[in-house]
Amino acid sequence: VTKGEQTREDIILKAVDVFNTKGYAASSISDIMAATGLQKGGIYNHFSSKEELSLAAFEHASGIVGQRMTDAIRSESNAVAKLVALITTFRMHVENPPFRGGCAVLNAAVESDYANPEFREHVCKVMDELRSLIIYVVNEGIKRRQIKPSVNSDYCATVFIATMEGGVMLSSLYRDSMYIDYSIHHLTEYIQTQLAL
Amino acid sequence: VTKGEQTREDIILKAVDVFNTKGYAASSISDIMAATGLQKGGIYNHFSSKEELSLAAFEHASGIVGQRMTDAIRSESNAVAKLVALITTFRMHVENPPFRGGCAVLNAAVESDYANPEFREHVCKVMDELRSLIIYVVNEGIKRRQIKPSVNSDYCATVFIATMEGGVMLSSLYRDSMYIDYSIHHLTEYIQTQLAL
Amino acid sequence: VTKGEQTREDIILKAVDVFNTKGYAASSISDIMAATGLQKGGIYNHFSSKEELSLAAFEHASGIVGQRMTDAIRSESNAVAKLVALITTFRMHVENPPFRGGCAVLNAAVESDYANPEFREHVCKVMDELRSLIIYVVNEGIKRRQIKPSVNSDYCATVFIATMEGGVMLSSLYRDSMYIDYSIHHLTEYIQTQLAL
Amino acid sequence: VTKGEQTREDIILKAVDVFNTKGYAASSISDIMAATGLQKGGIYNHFSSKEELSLAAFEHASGIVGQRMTDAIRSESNAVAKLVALITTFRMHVENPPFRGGCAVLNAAVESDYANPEFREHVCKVMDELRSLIIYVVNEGIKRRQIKPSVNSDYCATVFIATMEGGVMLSSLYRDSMYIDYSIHHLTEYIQTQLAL
DNA sequence: ACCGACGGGACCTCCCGTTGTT
DNA sequence: AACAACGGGAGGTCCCGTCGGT
Repeated sequence: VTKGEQTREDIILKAVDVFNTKGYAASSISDIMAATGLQKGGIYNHFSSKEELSLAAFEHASGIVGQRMTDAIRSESNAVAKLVALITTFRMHVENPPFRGGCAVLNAAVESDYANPEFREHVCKVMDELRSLIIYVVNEGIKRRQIKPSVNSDYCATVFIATMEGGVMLSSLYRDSMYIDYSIHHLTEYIQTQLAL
Repeated sequence: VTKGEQTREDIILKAVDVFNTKGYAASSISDIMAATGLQKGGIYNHFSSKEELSLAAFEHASGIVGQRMTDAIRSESNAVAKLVALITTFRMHVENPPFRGGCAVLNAAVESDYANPEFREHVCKVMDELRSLIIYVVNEGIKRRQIKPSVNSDYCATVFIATMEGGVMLSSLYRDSMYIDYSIHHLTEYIQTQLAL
Repeated sequence: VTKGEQTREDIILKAVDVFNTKGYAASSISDIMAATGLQKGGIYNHFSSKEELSLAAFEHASGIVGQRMTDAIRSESNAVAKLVALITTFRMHVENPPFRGGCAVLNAAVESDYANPEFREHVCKVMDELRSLIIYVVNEGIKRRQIKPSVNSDYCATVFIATMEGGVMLSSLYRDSMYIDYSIHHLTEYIQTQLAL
Repeated sequence: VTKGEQTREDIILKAVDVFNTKGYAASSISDIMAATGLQKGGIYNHFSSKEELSLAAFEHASGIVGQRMTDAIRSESNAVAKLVALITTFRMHVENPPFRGGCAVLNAAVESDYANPEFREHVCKVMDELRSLIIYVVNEGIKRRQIKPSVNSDYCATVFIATMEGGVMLSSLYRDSMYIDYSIHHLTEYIQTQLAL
């Protein structure tokens, strides 16, 4: 690992916090300078534009979200348990966040949806991956007779992500983990009463 | 209605579109000038700062959201029907939006939560009102023996808003009303199976 | 004449000096600010970019060059005298310049030829006009039997402009009007011995 | 020849193209990096500043111009033929250029005349050498009774260089060798009718 | 009530040159 | 001898808000 790669990683780590807290448009390179302790020349040596840094920061942040979901799935063997574990990871964005500012995917989705087509493409790709994770777990659960065969996995993924991201939004807004907990509770009940065999 | 008041209203209407599409921080007064056809002096005659205009635009937009929910509630007499009607109003942010850019409350919540304390206060107040609407309907439904007495109205309001706003987020991101429809379907089933007496 | 138009004209006048002295690429908006006494906002209110200001300055400067040539032609009635008067106007770029920095057309031509295609187009157009002036005078002179009918007006225009601009270049470089005087003398002799009937 | 000297030569060769095409002020070290394939450190190892590199590039380019003129003179024995050959070398800046961007001496003269006193000094020195070449040929021709004794060699040098550089300017601007050809034709006629014995 | 003109500053980008390292 | 990393700052553009005029 060269020094440059180390610095690049460090910039990304700090940038994730800044961008996810203030928003991409509202964050300035000066903010990144202050967060990293580097001067402009030192930052632009690693990223050719604010946009490129934004994307790198988003990829990093969304990678963490996806990684935690993947880890949660792997920690359980039963599909129902996997789904519960998966949902629970969303609590971390409030209780034990890997970075400040709430869920990076939610933030990026809301900021880019009608404003930044290119960024939106990246968010769509990440959201597709998150949805795919849930869809996969549900389908595997159906195969293994752990989840009802009538369940629509696409529908499930939508309901899960919508409810969780909505809960994160409320808890981020109110600074109160009650909202995400309610969302988790609701989905957990839904899983056990409607999905589980 | 004087000409000045008319102009003020017109500015707000155009500003709602601009702010809700691009975001508050990313929108400039130049954008508002272009949208209204007014010069800077014409705008600052009615609003002392971009922040004041932002707030006025948000109040206007969130007022529409609240109004439609209130109207939906009034259109029905049974609490269960009220809840279903209320939920359905969220589809308008995708199918028949009163302004561009998705749900103004969601957008403002996500943009302000960790970035703009003052704005966040306003969003909290609006969100409180939306939640109060649902809480009121649920509590009234319990009183009138239309909804199970064991139901926690606060919990309900959270689940409803989280799921709906999450669905709006997904549909805004993907530009596909399927996601909000799935959310509506899920909550409708939830209402009928878990809440209704 | 509004105040804005007055300011715009003033900016152009000052910008002509700056650009023609330092070159377009080497001149900064700060230079224009210092020359005009205006701040950036005051300048960008009249020109949307440095490029637009550059073009306006060039058009103004080249307009003066063309105007003086046109005036010289009008001051004489005989074609031979017109040509001599026309050539003599080039001395002003050294002796009595309307702006600092030498001949604006020469400077712009040399700076833009292989570097700035769009600017080059404008310079070509101006150079075409200067050449057309000479061509016209020669052709009229032939018609009126003041100039030999065998003379190629296109060739003449080229030789005139090449020699004069080359002389201006040398005098500008050496800060010595001797060079432009030699060029004028050479062309005057050429006119009287080769062109005049 | 060490590797370092080889690299230095290579940098100069590439720099001549860049500087002569874009201009000295408008060219950046990044441009030189791109042209040479070297990093910044590799360039600053051989030149202490952009200015030093600019001068080295100019000296190299103007050396080629002077060399070709010297070669042309040597290729002929008669002074009149020397002058014709000398003039013809200017066509190479359009037809068969040793580097891109037109005549380096003309470009440097126009860019530096009122903007860069130090650079201007160097251009003056080079221009003096070019003029001296012509003056020498004319004076020798007078001695050897090949050129009229009444001819002013200083005047001749001015007319030659002015006309040729003006022609190069026009051909560079219009991307058409016609203009330099006209200039050559004019001077050739001038030599044969006015100078030759 | 609205326009036009301007100040002053923030922002992104790029640039020159230095230093440590290989 | 060359690269990689960085500092510090200039440059062009845009932005917010003010003020005089109309």
